[in-house]
Amino acid sequence: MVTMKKVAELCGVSRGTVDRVLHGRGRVSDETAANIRRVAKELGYEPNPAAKALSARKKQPKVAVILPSEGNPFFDEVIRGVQEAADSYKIYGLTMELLTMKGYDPQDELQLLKQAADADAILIDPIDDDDIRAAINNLVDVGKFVVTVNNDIPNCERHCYVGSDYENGGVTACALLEAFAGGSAEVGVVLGSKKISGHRARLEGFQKRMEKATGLHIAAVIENEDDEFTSFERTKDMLRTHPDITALFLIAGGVYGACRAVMELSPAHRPIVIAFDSVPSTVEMMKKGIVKAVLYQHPYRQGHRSMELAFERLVNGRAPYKQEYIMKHEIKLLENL
Amino acid sequence: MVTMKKVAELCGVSRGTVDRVLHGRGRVSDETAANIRRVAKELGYEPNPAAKALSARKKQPKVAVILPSEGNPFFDEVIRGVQEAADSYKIYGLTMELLTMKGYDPQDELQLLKQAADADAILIDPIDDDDIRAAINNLVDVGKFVVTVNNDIPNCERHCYVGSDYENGGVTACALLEAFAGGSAEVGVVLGSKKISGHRARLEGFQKRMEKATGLHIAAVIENEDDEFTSFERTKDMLRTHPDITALFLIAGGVYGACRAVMELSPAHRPIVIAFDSVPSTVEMMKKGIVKAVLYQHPYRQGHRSMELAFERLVNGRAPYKQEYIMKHEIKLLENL
DNA sequence: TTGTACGCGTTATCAA
DNA sequence: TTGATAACGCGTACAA
Repeated sequence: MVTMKKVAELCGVSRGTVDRVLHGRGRVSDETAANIRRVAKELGYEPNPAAKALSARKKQPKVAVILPSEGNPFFDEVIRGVQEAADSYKIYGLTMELLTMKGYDPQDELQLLKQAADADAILIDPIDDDDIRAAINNLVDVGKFVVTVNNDIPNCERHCYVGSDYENGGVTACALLEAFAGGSAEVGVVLGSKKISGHRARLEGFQKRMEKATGLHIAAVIENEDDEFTSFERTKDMLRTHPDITALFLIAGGVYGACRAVMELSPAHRPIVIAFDSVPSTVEMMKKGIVKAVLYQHPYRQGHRSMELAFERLVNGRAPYKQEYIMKHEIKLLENL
Repeated sequence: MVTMKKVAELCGVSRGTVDRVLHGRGRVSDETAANIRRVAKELGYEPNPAAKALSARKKQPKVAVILPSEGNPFFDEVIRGVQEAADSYKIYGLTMELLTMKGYDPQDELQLLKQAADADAILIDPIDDDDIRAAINNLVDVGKFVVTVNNDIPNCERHCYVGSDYENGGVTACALLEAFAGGSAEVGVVLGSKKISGHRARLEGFQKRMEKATGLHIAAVIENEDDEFTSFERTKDMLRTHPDITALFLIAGGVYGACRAVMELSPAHRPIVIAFDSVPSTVEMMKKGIVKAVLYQHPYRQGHRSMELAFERLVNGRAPYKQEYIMKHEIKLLENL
């Protein structure tokens, strides 16, 4: 194993000098610096994270986690993921601060970003908004480590994105529905809002895959604002207006409300329902046989992985290996929840 | 953060004494020992893994991995998992040795177990055999850390099992087939061997779930010895003998061979096929539309997790949190592979 | 029975 | 521009 000491010895300098070179702290003559870099590279020097961690304990690195999780059970598992990861890093002096909000108001999130100013890393489910984008870029510029979680926003300098591929979620949902419906179905689509890029992307993926699923046809698309009651009313309405609907594709929240609308139909006339995320109320609907399957985007792993990246960066000084950590959608039936 | 030093100070003793008590090395008076234990517990003392690792670097812990992986592509991902985990632990001085075999001869595996005698931990996919069981128990008795991977064997003193729930795999497969077949199907079952407990368990799970899937009926069950050609011949035979078969449930290997038999039928008469594990040849068959879906048992994570457990035990001295780490089966279509 | 001292590899501070 | 030295927390050999 190659240590700084070995590199130092081989170069005939002290460890301090090696440290300064390898961390670009300057104050080293160009020639010795060049030599040290060469030797370190040749020997394949890799800093020892354990030693790094030990030494970093005085630093007490802090991670802020910003989520629009209030009243949204999807995030429960994400939070469990970041929390458990953070707990296992406590011994390294790492602390975390969870900042939550209700709904999707950019101003609220900006407020939370301000509160996170003292953190060394920020994990955030960002609203796609120019102010948010600017705020994130600012944080990156002042040296913070920023990871977007569950949602990404374009043209933003975050270091990394951890989440699902929304379009692929739609593609997979379409393929699944095709199989479940035996090849042909009249589909009612319920989404939260066309303003939310993730919802749009899922619908686009669904439509894209529909080109190969010639037996499927979209009868109607409605928005439920991620609200259970709106979801109930509008789904009910849609089912009345389009009695030929044989399948329901629920793109986001409001699953329970939509299912209640389905349950008002006689069992023989109920459409097949597929949805995203196995939150408790959706699981209930699976048990009742209303929801046939869900697409699962590994919320726990999203949370855990993003905290892991912060840890690697802050404690071990390792940059993320990839720019995007995409979780595949999994198909869950009641049996393999 | 609570360190040994703090505990020592609070007890008015030296760190050495605390160490002896916490590691049960004896040579400490009962009263001071009791006091130290009490204080450590009250303060919630947790040893710092980084420091432990640093200090343990001289130890060079060694992990042996024993798999019947030769000629079986399923294990490629398992190996990638153990390998990548082991690589990330190299800096802690941990080394791994991969010992592989072809087929399921207990004598071969015993041979590998002998070769692993110098390792501190053994990760093994065990054959369900009395000699193997005895050998594992022996290793445990002499202080080795043993994890069974992918398969478990009963009445064995291994510390931990990492793998899937075979019965649940069968249950899930049945539910999936029911949905895909629109509620009714005449099912042909192809398994490797009834002698292999995992295969039996999957079939049992399938049959159990069939009690609720009244439209499904098993037309025939054949064994293919996990061999592609046998699989081809016998599946072809089964399809000829039972022309009413509308679905095929492939429990283990030999997927490609069975699919070739299916492809000899005209497209209109081909049964729906579901199988386990997304190995390359199976993915090919999914692309051709022969295999509709596979049940995926997270091979990479199985490998990674088991090495992680060895690391935690050998380097950090942490016993596994659970006795069994069960990976849920995931349903994969071509779209979310 | 108990305490002391060194080393693991890195970082940071202070002296030269 | 450099080198020496003290932490970080733990394990352990050795001294008392």
